[in-house]
Amino acid sequence: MSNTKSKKKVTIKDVASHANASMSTVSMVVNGKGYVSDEKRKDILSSIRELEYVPSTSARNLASNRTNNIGFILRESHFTLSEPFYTRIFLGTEFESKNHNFYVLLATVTDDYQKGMDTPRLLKERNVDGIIIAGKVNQDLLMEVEDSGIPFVLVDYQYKSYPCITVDNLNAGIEAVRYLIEKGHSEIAFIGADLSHPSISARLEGYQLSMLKAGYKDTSHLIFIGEDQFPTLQTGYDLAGKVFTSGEKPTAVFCANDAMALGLMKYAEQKKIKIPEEVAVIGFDDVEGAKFSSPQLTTVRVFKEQIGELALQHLAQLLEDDFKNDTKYERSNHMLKIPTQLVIREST
Amino acid sequence: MSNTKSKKKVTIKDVASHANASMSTVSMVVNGKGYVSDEKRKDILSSIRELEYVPSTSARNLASNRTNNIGFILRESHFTLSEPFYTRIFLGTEFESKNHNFYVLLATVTDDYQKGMDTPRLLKERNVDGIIIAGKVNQDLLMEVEDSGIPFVLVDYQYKSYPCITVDNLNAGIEAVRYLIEKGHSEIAFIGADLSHPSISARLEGYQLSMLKAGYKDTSHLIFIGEDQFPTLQTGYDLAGKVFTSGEKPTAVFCANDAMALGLMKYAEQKKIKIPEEVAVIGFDDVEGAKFSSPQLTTVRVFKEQIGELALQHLAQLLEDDFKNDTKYERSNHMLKIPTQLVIREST
DNA sequence: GAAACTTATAGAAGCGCTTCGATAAATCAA
DNA sequence: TTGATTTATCGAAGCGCTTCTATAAGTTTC
Repeated sequence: MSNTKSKKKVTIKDVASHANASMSTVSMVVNGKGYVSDEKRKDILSSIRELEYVPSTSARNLASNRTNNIGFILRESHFTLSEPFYTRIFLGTEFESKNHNFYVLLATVTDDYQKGMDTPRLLKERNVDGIIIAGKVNQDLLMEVEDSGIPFVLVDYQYKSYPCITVDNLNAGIEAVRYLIEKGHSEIAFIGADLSHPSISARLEGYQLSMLKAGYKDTSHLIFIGEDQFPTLQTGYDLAGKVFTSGEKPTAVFCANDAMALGLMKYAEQKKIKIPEEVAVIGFDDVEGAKFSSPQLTTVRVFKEQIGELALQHLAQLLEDDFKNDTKYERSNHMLKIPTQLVIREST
Repeated sequence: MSNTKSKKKVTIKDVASHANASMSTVSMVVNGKGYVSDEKRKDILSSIRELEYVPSTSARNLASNRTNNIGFILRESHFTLSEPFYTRIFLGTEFESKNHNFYVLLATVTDDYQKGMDTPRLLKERNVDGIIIAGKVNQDLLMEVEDSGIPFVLVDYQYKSYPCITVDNLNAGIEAVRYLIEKGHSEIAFIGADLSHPSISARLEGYQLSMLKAGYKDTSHLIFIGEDQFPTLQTGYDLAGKVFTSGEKPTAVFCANDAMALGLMKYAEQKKIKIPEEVAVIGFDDVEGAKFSSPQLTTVRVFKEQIGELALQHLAQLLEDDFKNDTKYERSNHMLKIPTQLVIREST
């Protein structure tokens, strides 16, 4: 019975003798390798079940020189953002990790990362087989990971031509703005922050492309970029001030993310600017708050969990290839772009 | 140099021969145990530095029969809540874990946890030395953890008399309502959901105690409890409808958490009920959104990171005691209550 | 000044696995 | 038929540590 208090640990040896097999055969059955007759396999499996054998992770890791862990590196500020964008990506990874028998070790790094000083423990101790880096992180950290030789994939960020999973921001931007244009808008503003983040700049690029296609060549007077290092509600609020006092009279605003859109709507509410009557607003991300704002926010939905899942799948594939030492470079440069979905609500 | 690509792994053996010592002596230095002369210790430490030796986690774990991991179990829905309450607690734990050389393995469990079927892998494989359980989780899971014999502490929840870290909800509730009473309110309503959660019921109890002390014996007509299994913005919105159409004319509402308070304020805004002029509102948690609402929400601040830190410290202590096999039971029944802070903003 | 500790170090067993031959029977190619 | 392959199993080495035991020298104790 499983509640016998002080049960001795069941080892592979116990299973072997119970099933009249050698340890190596048991190992092969457990790992699905090598040649084992059906009969023996059946015996071993039933012994495993009967003895409630669970392989020791550390023994296994030591012997096979793997760790069975993968690291998930994320900026602390991204993790605690009130909109769980990265948290949901992490959840997707965590979820998918169960299918690959990985444990996910989360490492948050501070925004003012210092090379050498703040190296995540999982990197220092090389206690992971692979790494997922989510969002924009310090370049030094990126280089440390690169130098470590540990395979990694990026999420919602790019670095050199390393494998990465990103949202298809460009297309999403194109579509969102095209939608506004089809609705009859022509003076469409863009607000954003941190153009060094490829996701943000791709959204802006999408905006520009759609505007260009509609015949608006120079849109620079309609583009407002905040100084903040990350676009937040506050950024949106502040930029709204600039937008509505700039002399331009935009009838629509495409915001780099929902937080900014909500900030802008807050400003509009305070200044009695009616949305969507006077100004249409469209966000990006489809955060939970987008449904609860008044008016409800039209936005671009991003499938966060899916991104996390794909990142892990991709990494797992990479590790497997690495292990077999084949086809590595064909696959490792993949860049996956996840499509988005325009969600039309009340703000447009 | 550290960027020499294919460097062999440095083992304790290498350090030993480099420092003219035995492996056991090196081990003692690394772990700060036993007797080592100052001279030898210095040699060994400098060899470690020179060779850039990092002990292998798996070897160490295998030999010492520990895992160096602690598990953090949390309901999936709690993790992705748009207000990062548990996420921040987790972050506190993650942060503190660095001081104890633990890795934190997160395990999210579904809300409809099934005994045996959904057992977190870290439990099944016994791949943790201790466990932190955050928030309310399924009873079956609790029992499984209990049966496993792995030490654990609860956070923001209680179970039997196992060690737990909670917010001092009772006092916080007393203070919040006392504040309202001092402000001259007498018709004070309470809205909440899920009274089976000890935190919520303690807040309600605090409310009742303060009301009683002020001479209001029967407050049952002022207490509104939603059916939802977790108090959300929607719950608050829905309950607001009941509160303001109940015939009671509360001049203040104490909400079981900020999400509900914000939901209630949204309703008030739509119905043109002025806050705080007609109704004062007070929340609980001090989530990020509380600062950004209009009017800004008066609320009870909870120090989430601190809770996570304390939980890990407590667990670490437990494990140490367990290891030494002493004083165990004196400490293990501790119940820590973390004080809160009333943050007065515009809604009262 | 002999018995009893304390301090210091080395050696070796062993933690529970994986994996590399070794061996041998069964199957295949020609 | 015979050598080459494939299938099946086992034994043992070894992954990199911790920790127990042995040994010896230095220090107390009365």
